[in-house]
Amino acid sequence: MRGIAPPSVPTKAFERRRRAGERRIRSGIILSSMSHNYRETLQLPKDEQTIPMRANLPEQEPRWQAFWREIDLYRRMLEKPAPNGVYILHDGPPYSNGDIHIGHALNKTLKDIVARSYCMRGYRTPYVPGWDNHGLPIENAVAKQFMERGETPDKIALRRACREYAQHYVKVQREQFERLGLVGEWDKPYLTMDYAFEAGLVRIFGELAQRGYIYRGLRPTLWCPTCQTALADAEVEYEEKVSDSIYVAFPVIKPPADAPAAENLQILIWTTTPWTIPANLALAVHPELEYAYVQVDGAVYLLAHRLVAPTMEAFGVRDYKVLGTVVGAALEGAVAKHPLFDRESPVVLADYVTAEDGTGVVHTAPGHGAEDFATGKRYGLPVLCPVDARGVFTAEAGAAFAGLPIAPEGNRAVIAQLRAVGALLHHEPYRHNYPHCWRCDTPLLFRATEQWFMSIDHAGHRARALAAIRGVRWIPPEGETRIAAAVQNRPDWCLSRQRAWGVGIPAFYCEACGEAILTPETVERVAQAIEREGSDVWFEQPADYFLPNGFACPKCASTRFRKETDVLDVWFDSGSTHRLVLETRPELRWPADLYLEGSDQHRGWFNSSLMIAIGTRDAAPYRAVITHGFVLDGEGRKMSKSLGNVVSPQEVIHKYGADVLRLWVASCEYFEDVRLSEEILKYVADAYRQIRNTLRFMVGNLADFNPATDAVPHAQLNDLDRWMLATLQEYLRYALNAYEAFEYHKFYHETRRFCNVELSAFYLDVIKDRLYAEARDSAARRGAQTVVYELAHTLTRLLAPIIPHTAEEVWQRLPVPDKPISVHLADFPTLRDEWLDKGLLERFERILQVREAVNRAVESAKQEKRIPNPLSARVAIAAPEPFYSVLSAYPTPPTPDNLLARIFGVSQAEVALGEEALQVEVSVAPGRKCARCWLTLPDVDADTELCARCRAVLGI
RNA sequence: GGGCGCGUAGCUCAGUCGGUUAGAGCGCACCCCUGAUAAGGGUGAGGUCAUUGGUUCGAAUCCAAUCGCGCCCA
Repeated sequence: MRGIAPPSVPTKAFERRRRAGERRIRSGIILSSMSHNYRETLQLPKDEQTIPMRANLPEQEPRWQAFWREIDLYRRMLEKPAPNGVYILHDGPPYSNGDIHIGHALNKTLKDIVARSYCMRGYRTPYVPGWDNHGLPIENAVAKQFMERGETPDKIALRRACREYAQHYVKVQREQFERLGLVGEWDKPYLTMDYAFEAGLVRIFGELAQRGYIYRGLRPTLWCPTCQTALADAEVEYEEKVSDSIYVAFPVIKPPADAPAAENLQILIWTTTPWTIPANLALAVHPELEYAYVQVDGAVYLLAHRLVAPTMEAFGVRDYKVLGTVVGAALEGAVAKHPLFDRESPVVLADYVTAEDGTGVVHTAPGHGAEDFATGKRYGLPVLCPVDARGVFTAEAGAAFAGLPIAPEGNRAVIAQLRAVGALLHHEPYRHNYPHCWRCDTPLLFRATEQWFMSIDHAGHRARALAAIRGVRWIPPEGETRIAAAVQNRPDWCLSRQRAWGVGIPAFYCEACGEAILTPETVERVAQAIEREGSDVWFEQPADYFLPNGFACPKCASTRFRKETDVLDVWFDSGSTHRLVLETRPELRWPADLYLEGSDQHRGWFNSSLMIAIGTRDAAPYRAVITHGFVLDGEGRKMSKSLGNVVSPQEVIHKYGADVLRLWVASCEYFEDVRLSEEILKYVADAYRQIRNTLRFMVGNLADFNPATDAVPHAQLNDLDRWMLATLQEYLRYALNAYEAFEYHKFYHETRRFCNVELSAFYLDVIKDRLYAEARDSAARRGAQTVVYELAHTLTRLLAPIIPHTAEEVWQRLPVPDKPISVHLADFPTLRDEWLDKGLLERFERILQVREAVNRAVESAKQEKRIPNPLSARVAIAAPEPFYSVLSAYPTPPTPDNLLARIFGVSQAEVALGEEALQVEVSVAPGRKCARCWLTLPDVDADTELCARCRAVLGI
């Protein structure tokens, strides 16, 4: 089965019809007794004059896409008059790695709906898609390919392979995106690996340095002592490992206020990495946790109250006494002494301390842990890291440890020393998950290394960023809380990575004195080289290649330099797109009007972009930011390979078509997480079919209609037609508001309801008599067509941003005077307030209430076998006020132009003033059935079997 | 463990400032039509508004806790 094509298995609808047919044959109803056949005299819609019922989107969509390419639709959209000015939606770059997934489809479809709808609303909407090319995932994938071939590439070879790899997936994804029907600058997308982009990154880095944001500092990174390299989080594998769990007592030299005992007071810590003890600089407690003073023999230990019992049990101590308790916050300012060195270890406060295990006091070594580092920074502690790249203690660790590998010798030595001084209270093996190197499986360590940073607090940067956030429109509004929290809490930005596939940090080091060189001049020279030759040049050429002739170290005057080997964090790449794309393309401008990404980007792209924008332009790079949720399965669970609930956009397009996928996007309240499953897709495909069939019917009935010559002036339309146009205006107002608010799901629901309820089940059904049976050129028929034309013209344009292929298919068949070559070059419909007749709408509300009552009455007459179907019925309505005065305005002759009878779907209808409740009496309509228009009327001629109207139409 | 959200019918969504019996479309069941036809029409049945507790004359709506789910962080 593919597409909306005929199913090999009968559908339920098909089966229902088949059974109904059998019943009719059995009951003999099928024996139609009409002798005359007037079918050919009717103005029936012809299949070849409208769109096919079966869309076959998987095959047809590529044809429309080819058509758009052929006419250069994107260029024409930009050239279309834009009275409302430019609207810049800046594309967040996906990573050029692998096929697109359903999240990409959601994101890009929303962007396409925004771009197309703004264009149709009179904005110029350039859309330049982009890709994020540098970074670890590609480098790792490429390195793996080399490994599998048993090769060890040098940095240049690796980088070249990475570039090729990225280029390949740009092509793959571009095709997949275009298959979704996305319109944009696909021939000239932006790539973060473009030479000009790479050069731009170097210049922005230089700008930030010039403004004082950039500094070098220490930061603990996960380090593999075997590979001797820093590892990214993605390269870490957690495996079970048995470590040494030790409890260590730190003697207090400055007790907290109100301590119940000052003599022999000790603070207890617990750690599973004894080798970090030499780097201890503080003891962290939670400010709100309750701590206890516990007397054991002659000593008093301080630890979390909740952990006293388990800790004493671990020690095998039964005889202890809690002397008192104290809240953690009160401990700040107390000072302990390092058990091995003559060094202070102050008590500090930290939120991440828990009373889950250990003692509730965290041994803090700023050089060996990310949290420890942050705490150390807050308290102004130095970053002590007495471990070298090989994982061997340096002289800083003290004479007793220097030269020992941290494990197992270092651990052993530290434990022995602690025991020797009496600080070790307990030691046992401990099994836990511990980070290991993905490559060589060595247990990792945190080690402080020199890195490049962007200061987030330089020159009030953080405060300015927070102020800028308040000036941005966040949709939905909760997004503001989220990004504000992310910016408020973020640490300085570590910009350097010890990787190959990225843009080199354009710094030089003096070989003689180690001075780091980063001047506007040197940065610009590097940038120019990269602009010419690509970022490889930085790794291919020696330092001299970039430095001016005779350049000397400003500190020691040496003339020998080496280059920085680190590359820029890829978030710096994507965070710079607003500068390097918006400012460099003539059709774009800075800042963007809109960013539209998943809500995870509050901490990602929205954040990194804001940091660079505040740092270099002192303003936010976006005026509004829309976030969407994630795509979950039918049960609201995350999609994952292991759960087997992944839906790929390729599959959906192959089976249903892009327009169905896009309609699903529009159907979702995307500000929250959205769900997708086979069941949901089936329902959306149903919705698509219903909307399509409504359009198909309307187009088919406009085949002989030319609005320029055939349209009936509004004032000459009958009440039903003017009601329809008034209702259309109400729908249109709702639809335009929904678009304005980016609430496409509201548009979807209202459109679906409008098509099914207002059009299919009512108006279009009612006007069939006029469309089919009245004379081709009669005012009655032309009036109905005038309305159908308005309906179709309005709906097609409103639907165009969401189901562009289908809307185009309809557009090409619509008799619009002077119509643009593509629906996407048309303007959205505008409200016609003069058609919004409030009084008429109110009167019809009554009429429609009566219609419901008639339907119920006819239905029960049908059930009671008093009539076979509505068209064989006559209804007599006893209508109390206020119904009567509304209904009685319409004459009810037993002829085809009995408007009420047509509205009620019966052959004849009469109205009388009634009392109390509305009453409907259903009877067999007198007269006989006209063989042409199928109405049962008294004036049907026995010979011709035609009613008077049909005789007149046929000239008989 | 922390931060930000979400939970209304089988599905997708409305539900304003707390105020009648919580709405819609689809789907489903039954029926009609065979001139929108692998279409179209009619009628009808579906809800403990996640759970529990509170505030209130009154709670889907406000508060708290719990459960489930997602994103971000640790």
